Amino acid sequence: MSSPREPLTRARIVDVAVRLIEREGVEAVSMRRLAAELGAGTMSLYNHVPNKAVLVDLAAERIMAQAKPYHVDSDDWRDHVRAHARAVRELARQHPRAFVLLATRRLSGEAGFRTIEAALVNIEKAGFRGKVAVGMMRAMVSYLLGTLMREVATSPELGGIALSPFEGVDAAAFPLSAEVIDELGTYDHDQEFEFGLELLITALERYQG
Amino acid sequence: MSSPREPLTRARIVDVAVRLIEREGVEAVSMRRLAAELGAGTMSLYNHVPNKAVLVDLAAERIMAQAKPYHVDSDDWRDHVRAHARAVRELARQHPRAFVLLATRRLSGEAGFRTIEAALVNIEKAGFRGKVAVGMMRAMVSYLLGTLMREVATSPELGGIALSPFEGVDAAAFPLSAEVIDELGTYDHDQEFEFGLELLITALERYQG
DNA sequence: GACCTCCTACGTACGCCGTACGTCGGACGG
DNA sequence: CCGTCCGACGTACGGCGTACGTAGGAGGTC
Repeated sequence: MSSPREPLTRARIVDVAVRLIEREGVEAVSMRRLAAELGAGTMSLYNHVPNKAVLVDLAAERIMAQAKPYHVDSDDWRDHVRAHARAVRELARQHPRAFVLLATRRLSGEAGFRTIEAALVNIEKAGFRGKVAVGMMRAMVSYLLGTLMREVATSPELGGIALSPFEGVDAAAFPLSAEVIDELGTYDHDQEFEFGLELLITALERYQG
Repeated sequence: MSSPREPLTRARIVDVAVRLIEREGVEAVSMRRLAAELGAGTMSLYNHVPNKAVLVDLAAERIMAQAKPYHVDSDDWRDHVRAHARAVRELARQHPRAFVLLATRRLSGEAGFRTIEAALVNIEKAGFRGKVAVGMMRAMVSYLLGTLMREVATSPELGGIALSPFEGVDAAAFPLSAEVIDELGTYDHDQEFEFGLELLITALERYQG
């Protein structure tokens, strides 16, 4: 394993936790297992972390901090909004198991703030400030959170929110659904994401007080 | 408690599970506790349910089935979309602890389908069908899922995704955020929900192929 | 060097958890 | 009356988070 006499550190513990979360999901994290992976005794962890909940919070924060600022060459605010949204999506796709964790936790720290500021900057370029801008930013966040939950938490083994196969439902009772049943059963996440994104951009474009 | 000799049933078990989830959240559910609440032996539950995961799934389904069809008096598709969205929100607010559960699980069964069909009907009234309609419906679902996650999972004891207080961040580095710092720290969920909803309705209104 | 203080690593133990497995008792058909 | 079957339940195992106590070494003081 790792060198036998590296001293235990909060940083080292969080590190291993993050890796474990990304590999096997939050539910695989246990104090005993982390300790084993660190070659340490279970209770030694408690010298550096008050309890498991805090440890998971720290891991979530660390993951969030990995978000890199996007950049794009364009003067059009729409391109910035697109690039920003895609960057968030990229983060979610790179850490699917961690995303569910982040999504159910209060953002905090600089990393979350960078994202917010970036969104506000883009919305300002679109011509909005203040309260309205905050509302728009939040609508955007909601959409992102929602699609990404759907996209990333959809694989069966992660548990997800997609429609499951339609066995047992009376198709005749749902004529419109029946009409698009193939569409409902398949997912093109790229395209869906972009579609919703353009919808929202349109909404911002056309917004009037 | 309940009458001492009522026979154990899958229905009765799921029922108690649902009530427990709504009262104290999924994490409060344990086989031992359910059994105790039913006045039965722990292992007796396994005669009716293969394991805990399935039991929780069943509970989620049962909760979903409680969704009532909305109704509204109007010929304007916008009013139907609004009413539908508000009905979903109402469900989420009535079962905040259960919502997080539903949000991370595959929908299935008729209940989920009724919601989808209703959404498709409304979108058809707006003049869209087929693939585009499905895309719009999904964007709508994503927005709803996202806002409601933010709204309902935001109370500290449930864990949430709101911004936490801004201690420790360099306000000067985030000028736009600083400008609207009060706005960022407060939430008017009613108004935010409606704002995002109108944004999306606008987007549908103005959509062109 | 001798001693004291303090910090960290760690072992043990308690009360939870999900559930595999075996038993027992009563209902029911012959 | 007997055999079969099924639902209820007790026991037990391996895992969990963590309270608590201890032990050993590092650093400071005389």
